[in-house]
Amino acid sequence: MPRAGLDPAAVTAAAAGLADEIGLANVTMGLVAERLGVRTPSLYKHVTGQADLNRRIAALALAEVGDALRDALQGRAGRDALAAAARTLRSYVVEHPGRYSATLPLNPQGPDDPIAIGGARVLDSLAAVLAGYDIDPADTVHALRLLRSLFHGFATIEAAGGFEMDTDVDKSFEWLIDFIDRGLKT
Amino acid sequence: MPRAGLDPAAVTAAAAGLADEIGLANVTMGLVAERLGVRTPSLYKHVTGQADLNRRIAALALAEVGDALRDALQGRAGRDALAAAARTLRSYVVEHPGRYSATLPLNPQGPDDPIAIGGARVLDSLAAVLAGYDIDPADTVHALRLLRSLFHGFATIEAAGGFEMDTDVDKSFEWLIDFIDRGLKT
DNA sequence: GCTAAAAGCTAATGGAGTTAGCCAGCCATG
DNA sequence: CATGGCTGGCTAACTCCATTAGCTTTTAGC
Repeated sequence: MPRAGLDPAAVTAAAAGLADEIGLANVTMGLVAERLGVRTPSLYKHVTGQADLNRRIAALALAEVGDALRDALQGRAGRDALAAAARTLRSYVVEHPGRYSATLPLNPQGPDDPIAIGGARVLDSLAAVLAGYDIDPADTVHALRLLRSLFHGFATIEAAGGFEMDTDVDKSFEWLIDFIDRGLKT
Repeated sequence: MPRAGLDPAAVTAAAAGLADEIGLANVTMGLVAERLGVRTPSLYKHVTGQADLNRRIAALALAEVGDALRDALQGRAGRDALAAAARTLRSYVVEHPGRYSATLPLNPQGPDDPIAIGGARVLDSLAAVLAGYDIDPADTVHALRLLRSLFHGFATIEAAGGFEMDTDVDKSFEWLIDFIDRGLKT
């Protein structure tokens, strides 16, 4: 019998994929193991347990979001950057709802925790968006929290299927970007 | 032996209280039963299972939020109403993070589902807030989604301890209300 | 090839949700 | 006041899942 050749990253990736498909809450160690062609206890050679696995999924999601944001913001500023960041975040959450939901608990265990690092990278990108506007430095943190709250809330509700279908969600989203853009300009 | 005299509402209330104290994810049927002075299987005479219990908690939370909003908005309009609604929602979530988090899955099973009714009442209150502004009717739904996304996102992140403490969260919150108020006025 | 660490496995434990079936308290009726 | 049924609570039992212990075998480096 050859070995499966797993490592923490492979286990995390499998779990994250599963989470996107069936929801994070339905991800069991058994299903992850099955997907990897391995027996359940073998996972514990790479991950200390389910809590650890969830944290790794969160770190993965934050890193991916951070990368996507960095790419999307290349060479953009002002309204363009705002729109790009918003759309990037939204589509990431819609495509990867399971792994994104792993980021909600949000308890980094120190400055070197991958979760803290990933979160900081995301915030840096949002801060870069704000740099394109003329904002009183004292208000930057507030504006940052505005963007974070709004994007997170919108994406979470949409991923949960929370918007009734009567009116186009895409339209609302674009309207929203415009609303923020106008507000930040004054 | 006298009977405990339980009913679905009592079980739901106990579970909701527990959720606020230890987090929804940590609420087990055993703990709920213990709090009610009853053995675990007895709960199933009042609730069909954990899924049902979670839905009841969600319905309870939405009803409570709806009531709180209705009270808070009495006699207020415009910026006053906006601020009142925002503060009411925020403090509800901070005080009852467990039961509020039960509302996230958001899958009403029909128009007569208590979850749907409670959600509609909350949205009605937010719509009442918007009525105090001069908004193009075609944009009302967008503005509604703005408020919902922003308040939900802010409250969720705050309840999860997601804002770093350097800058005062209360200040950010008031700034946010102001930002929305100004934007809705134009 | 040889050895030791690492990776996988089987077996076993314990906790949580749930179901089945028993029994007693409560309520309405006679 | 007796009684018969319903209902709510209990014990026992089952399943599924996370986790641990301890064994075995691959594999990397000498």
